[in-house]
Amino acid sequence: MLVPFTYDYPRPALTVDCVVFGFDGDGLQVLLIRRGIEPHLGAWALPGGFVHMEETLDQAARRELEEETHIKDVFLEQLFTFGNPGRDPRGRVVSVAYYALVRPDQHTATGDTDASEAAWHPVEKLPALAFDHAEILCTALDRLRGKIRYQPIGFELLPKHFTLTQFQELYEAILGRRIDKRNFRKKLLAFDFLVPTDDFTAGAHRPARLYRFDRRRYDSLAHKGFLFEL
Amino acid sequence: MLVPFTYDYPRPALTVDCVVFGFDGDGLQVLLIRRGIEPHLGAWALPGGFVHMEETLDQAARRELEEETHIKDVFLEQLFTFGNPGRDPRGRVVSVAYYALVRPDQHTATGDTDASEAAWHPVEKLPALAFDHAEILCTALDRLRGKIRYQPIGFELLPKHFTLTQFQELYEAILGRRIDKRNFRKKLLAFDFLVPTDDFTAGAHRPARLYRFDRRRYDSLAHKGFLFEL
DNA sequence: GCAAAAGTGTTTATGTTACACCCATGT
DNA sequence: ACATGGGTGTAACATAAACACTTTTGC
Repeated sequence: MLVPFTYDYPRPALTVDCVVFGFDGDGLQVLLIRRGIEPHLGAWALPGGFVHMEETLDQAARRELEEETHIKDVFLEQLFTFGNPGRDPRGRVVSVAYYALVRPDQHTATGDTDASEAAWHPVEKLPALAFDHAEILCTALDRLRGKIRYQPIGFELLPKHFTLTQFQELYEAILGRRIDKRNFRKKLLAFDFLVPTDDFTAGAHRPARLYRFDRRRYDSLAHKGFLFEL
Repeated sequence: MLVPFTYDYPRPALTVDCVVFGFDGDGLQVLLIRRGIEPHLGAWALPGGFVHMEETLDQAARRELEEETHIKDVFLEQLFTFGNPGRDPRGRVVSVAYYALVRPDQHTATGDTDASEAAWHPVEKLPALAFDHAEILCTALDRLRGKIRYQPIGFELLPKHFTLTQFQELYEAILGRRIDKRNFRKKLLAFDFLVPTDDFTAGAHRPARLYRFDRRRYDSLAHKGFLFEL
């Protein structure tokens, strides 16, 4: 049923912006694009764009992410909505920000050439960003640091099969501090939602066992009122 | 600097909605208003309304809250943005939801008469709500339950001066379980940001000491990397 | 003096921290 | 054989949980 709309005042434009996190075994990275249009032409910015009338906000975020970075099928979650007048010189633009976590094998090839449109940047060494995107990125980082401690989202930044050392290095990179190896493993394995596979890493040294995250098991544990916390 | 706008496609309408929590010593309550216009005329709904072009989202939420419920100067925090097409029969309306915590002395007189526009409802016994407001309310409740455990926001639901028993009853009401009195007090006072006043409750039984929350002290402790958790 | 809520410590169990050595592999 | 990262247990310490009685007031 369509009811006539009694409100026909000017409306803000509505966009979505995505903070895309990646982890390459070294440090936490963020995917930025170079703007191809004014305003802020040539500046680094978060991927994002305008919300279409017939799509959900989540759909808009996923669509823009794929259009601008060719990344799809990733963990994506709404972060916060930024709507200060003046955040966009074109006029009133309200942006629903999202953050995404992508596995290494889902990373786009960046090439690191000047011609590339999207490129990974270490969070420790970010360029100046367009609009209020630096603020959005900070908010996303805070959220990630907070959330990773009590929700099993770290797995979204690792390959499907990973070593416990990789997992620990991820936590060290995000939380920004060293963690004791034995205590970390003890606690992690005690949760009982990491299952060892029969595969091992190859390489120069002793092979490390590969584990995978058993989401089904986690969900059933979480449902029984168990608390994950690292 | 104003840059010409290259995007002139249709825009969603943008609203704010507020989930207003109150605590009266018995149970957790939510403030609802009866809709005076279509759609959902006469139904219970969250206070809220359209965002103006020159105000921030926070300002819009505070303005609507005061216009519709005469409540102001309260704790208010952005919750989540709801934007599914179809959530409003009038067309595409995206709503930035907020939640507010109000102290008993800031409560509006509800009167509980049929003529009243706004009324408190216990969260355990809510009426049917307009739009997707039931979903918004659930999201707010989840957030409150989560956040109250590691942020000192409970004080926003109590008078400036309160007894430890009141504080405990608040936690029991929100978390939905009984808490051991001695352990609760021991832990709470050990944090050292509750300061005893010289006042006591009067009444039929042994008077209880009144405490107040020392925000300055909390902030300085929190800044030194201390963690509040109950 | 009795009913009702306020206030208070100790013991036990559980979880967290600190810490050092042997193992398996490639070169 | 050596360099490198993988893998493992225990003891000290700190935090959380369980638990019951005395105090103060109004009536």
